[in-house]
Amino acid sequence: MKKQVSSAKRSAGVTRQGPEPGYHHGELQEALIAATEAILAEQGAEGFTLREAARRAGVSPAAPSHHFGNAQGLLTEVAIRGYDALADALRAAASGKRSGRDKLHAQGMAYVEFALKHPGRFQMMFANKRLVADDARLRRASKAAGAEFEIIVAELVGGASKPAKAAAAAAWSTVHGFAKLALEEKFGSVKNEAGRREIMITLNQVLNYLWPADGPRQAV
Amino acid sequence: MKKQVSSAKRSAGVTRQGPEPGYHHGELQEALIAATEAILAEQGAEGFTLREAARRAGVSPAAPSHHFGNAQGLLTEVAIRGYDALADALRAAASGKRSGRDKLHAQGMAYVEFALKHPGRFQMMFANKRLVADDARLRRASKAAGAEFEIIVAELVGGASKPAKAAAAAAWSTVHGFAKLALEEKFGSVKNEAGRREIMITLNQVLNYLWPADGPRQAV
DNA sequence: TCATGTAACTTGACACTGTTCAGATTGAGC
DNA sequence: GCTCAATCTGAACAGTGTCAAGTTACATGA
Repeated sequence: MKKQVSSAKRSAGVTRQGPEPGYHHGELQEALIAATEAILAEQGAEGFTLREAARRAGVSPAAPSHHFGNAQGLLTEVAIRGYDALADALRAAASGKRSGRDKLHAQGMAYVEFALKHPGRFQMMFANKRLVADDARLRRASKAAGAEFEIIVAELVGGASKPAKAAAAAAWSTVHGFAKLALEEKFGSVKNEAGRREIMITLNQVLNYLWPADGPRQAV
Repeated sequence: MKKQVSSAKRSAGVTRQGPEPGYHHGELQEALIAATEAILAEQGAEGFTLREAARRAGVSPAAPSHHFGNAQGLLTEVAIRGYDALADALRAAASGKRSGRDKLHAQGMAYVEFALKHPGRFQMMFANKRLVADDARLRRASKAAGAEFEIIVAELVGGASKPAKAAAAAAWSTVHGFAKLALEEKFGSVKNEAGRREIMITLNQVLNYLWPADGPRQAV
């Protein structure tokens, strides 16, 4: 009886398509991650609660702790996957372009596009205090995403190590700051498609201003 | 008896130096704002709770609602003052310099210095979902701070309206993104003075790279 | 086939949180 | 001196994350 209620709840959640299990869920980690990503997509970073994630996965509030330790652990896992997805997007954006400047340009657009398309997840990825900040895998994933900029920028400034680092920091800072300010509506509404399109036009101007088309920028 | 306990609590809080009041606090708004800023300074944006602010001001958890409506209202007031302080800092930084490029450079440094000096308050200022995002005074204060960049950038690009806007967005985005990434420790530790100094050096390189000394950047 | 141990999950509790509301208290204006 | 609005308290409510202890399911080995 009780179990039926539990099963009913379970199938109403984010879900699995496998056979109805009994006491054991079977794929609880993945279900919780999926539930978390759904919450972040629907309600943003502030909307996430561990209990709601558990509810969607059809388990008790205490269940997640056995797999992720605590809420930070679950969010860390989600953030890691977010960084992986971001790195993929940056790589994909640059792959089609010829010049280093075009690659950087495309990367910048892809970065902000990612942030606008997954605002909740993006905000969470950079909410250090809600994650296990010193988790080795998280740090690696974050570094890998940042390194995508270094790779491209190295082409621009000629591969010199020190100036390249500063130039990569500049590129990352610019697009990250633009994305953050856009999400906080400093550049107008971001809730409708028209607003987002206008924001991307502004970003295009910003990138053209900082990395003009006429020849690559030299390091100082 | 009960009242003595209440008074003792009150004097242990963030405090007022006036005469011991009875039932009425007298300066509760200011006391709550001061308490909130103290919490943000000590514990960061995530550490704030309305109850803790009330505790420090020596009043019951329900008291703040009579002055600020809810927690968002109180935080909004704090954010407004934060934006005012930021605008002041940006203005002061630019005032001493000659060229437009030097002014912009100084503003950028001041922006990140502000963020590193008051991380909790800074993060809260840009946490739209924890504030009354459509509050008129908040929007005005935020816009005023952003306008400090436009004023300086207009000198650089020659005052042309449309390119100036993009250039101002570029400047704001860069320093804001740098500050955010620095606070999330993407550029190394920010907990000790040595780490912060190194970060400011990196910022200096970033600004020199994007706005080089040899002549003002032209609009596209 | 069956006992046993371990991993997965639930139950119930605890200390918090923000907010609401009725009622007590206060000070200012008439 | 009285009235009344502003101010604040106390108690309650629904919700949160986490923990210890109990329950269930499953694999392993005899």
